[in-house]
Amino acid sequence: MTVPTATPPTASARDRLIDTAIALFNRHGFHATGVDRIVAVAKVAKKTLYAHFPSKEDLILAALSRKRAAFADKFLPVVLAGSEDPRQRLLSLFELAKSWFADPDFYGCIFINAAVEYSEPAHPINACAREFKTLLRNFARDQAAAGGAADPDALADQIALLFEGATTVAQVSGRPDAATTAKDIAARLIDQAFRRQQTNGADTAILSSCE
Amino acid sequence: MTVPTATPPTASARDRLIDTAIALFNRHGFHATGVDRIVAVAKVAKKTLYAHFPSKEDLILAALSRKRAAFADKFLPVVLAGSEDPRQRLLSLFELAKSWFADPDFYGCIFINAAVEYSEPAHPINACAREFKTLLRNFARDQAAAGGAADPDALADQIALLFEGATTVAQVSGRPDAATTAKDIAARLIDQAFRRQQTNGADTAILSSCE
DNA sequence: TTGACCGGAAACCGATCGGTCTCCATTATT
DNA sequence: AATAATGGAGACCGATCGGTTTCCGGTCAA
Repeated sequence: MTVPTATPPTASARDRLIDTAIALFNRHGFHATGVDRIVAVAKVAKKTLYAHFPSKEDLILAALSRKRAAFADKFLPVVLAGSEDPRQRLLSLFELAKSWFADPDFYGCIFINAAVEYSEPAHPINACAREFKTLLRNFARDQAAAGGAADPDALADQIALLFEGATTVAQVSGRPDAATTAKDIAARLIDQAFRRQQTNGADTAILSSCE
Repeated sequence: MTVPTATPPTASARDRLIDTAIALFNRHGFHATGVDRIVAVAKVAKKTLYAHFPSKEDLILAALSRKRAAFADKFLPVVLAGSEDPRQRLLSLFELAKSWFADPDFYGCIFINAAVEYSEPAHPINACAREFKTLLRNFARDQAAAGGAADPDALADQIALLFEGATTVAQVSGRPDAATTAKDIAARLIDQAFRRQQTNGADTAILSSCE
């Protein structure tokens, strides 16, 4: 007799469902994307979808969870490996955002979009989106602290606000150059926040670090 | 014989429909708000709705149009009447945003939300949202020019980005204090942009104008 | 070869979607 | 008092929603 597998059927169908769902949710939104369309594009039987996910809401949460994992396990490590300098690390966020916004398949941040469509704070999807935003902010705070900012939390709030602003402007107004606008502002704020800690140091470092 | 009125039936039903639609769209979103719910809350017959608006999409456009009119005809004049100083006028945007975000009925900017749910640039609703965003930016540019900024367009882009960022952070992360964060950044950027034009003037003015 | 099991295709469910239509009470005009 | 126009309540339409179920072909072990 076969051992009853704890994980449902095959895993590739599940992966295909999540990937398809992410793409469709990004482009058309959550309410506007029906499960019929998802299974049709993913070439998966409806029964299989409900074998993996109890409901559409669980599929949405799984899609957001995968996006969050990709951000934490792939995106942030790349940023960390790119430079040792906290200032450069923070600025590279906006540099990467520039190419993100320019992608023809850019339809905004899926977490912002999720929070817009599920705006009740108590809703699991809204909570998931809100929780994700703390990831970026915590990263900014860590880098701000590493750079010696007097108030790392304040700088993190500023960086996060600039990032959200750039994303929203790029999406709503169709202006990918918002990434550059935000980066310029961020550079000034970082310099001001870091300068205070190194008043004894050379001011030339601030100029030379401008790319 | 009665004169055939150019405007359909009574106007109060139309007003109630638009006001109800704005409230429901703001709280629950566009796709999630059905016309049945709108007519039920507005206490209007479905037939009356379709006597005033050819389709739900037209009702959405009418709602957005009313919001835009309120912004241009009520909100901006108040800002203009509040002060003669371009700097204060720009900062008052964020001051007003603070109380906006603190409103328990705050569910984000309805134009951002509309652009999120109707993300195709060619869609009339998306175009309407995108067009609105130029109103705020043009206002900022006019004030930047009046204040003597070297590059009014650049400052306007910065102000607009900060405003969008504050709105998004307040909505997604539930942090009304984002208005203050954005205002502080805006104050610095305005000071820097305006200072260049008055290098011969007293630097004390920069300090004294900080509130 | 047989039989248990799996997943895909698709019918099916009640509910709701946007939109149309019928009926009737109210109202204003003649 | 009779008539015509209005707007409200709500039935009704086909389509689609999220979700369940049936059926059937293929796959694997016994």
